[in-house]
Formats: sequence, C-alpha cells, structure tokens
Amino acid sequence: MTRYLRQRILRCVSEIPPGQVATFGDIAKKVGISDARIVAQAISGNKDPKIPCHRLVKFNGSLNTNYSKGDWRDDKILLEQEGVKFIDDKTVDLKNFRKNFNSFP
DNA sequence: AAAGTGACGCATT
DNA sequence: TAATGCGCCACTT
Repeated sequence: MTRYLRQRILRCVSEIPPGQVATFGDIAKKVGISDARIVAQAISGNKDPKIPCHRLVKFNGSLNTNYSKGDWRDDKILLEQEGVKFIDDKTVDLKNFRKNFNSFP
C-alpha cells in the first residue's frame, strides 16, 4: 500500500486544476489518511515535473519554502499566472481558489 | 526492529 | 496578530 499511497497522493495533486489550490490536509483526506505530513513527504523529492506541487499550500493558504524550486516566489509566480489571487505576499486566497475536494471515494 | 524525521494542522498562549 | 507547542502517521535509515 505504501508506494501506492504515494502514487495516489501524487495523482491527487496532479488532478488539481490550474487556477486552484489545495492544502496538504485536503489531499490527505482525499486519499483517506489523516496526516498532512504524509502528503508532504510523498511529494518531497519527487522529480516528476507533471506534479504541480506549487498548487499545494499550507492549511491557511500561506506558501511554504519550496524545496524543489527554491522558494515560494516561484510558486507565487506560477499561481498568479494561473489566475490565483493573493491576499498577501505569500498567502493565496484560499476562500475563493481552494479546490472542492469531496470526501474520498 | 527501533528511532528519527518531516514541503503539516490546529489549539492555545 | 504572531509565536509556540503538541499531535499525528507513514517513510527512511
């Protein structure tokens, strides 16, 4: 299950449509786990460019220091290009751009 | 097998 | 409003 779990997480992340964001916790719940850190670990060190890790933000919408790219600025630029609005320099407008994750299947 | 670790979440101080 | 502390679960060594 372990590797599948990671694959599942990565898949969920890749399913986040452009212009929307999701929190680690959302993804976690979506795949049926209760710990956001698992999600963080799953995407950490991932070298698949198809995974839009920049659409993952913290629970409050703040960007994190992106360990893959450098820092949150890169993510901010990407997100802004996709249409996501920021309410703060490093905080996305979760209220309006958070993806609706229905309960996991 | 056990201990250490983390790109978090959340309540409380 | 910002900062601190604890919990949580699977992964890595």
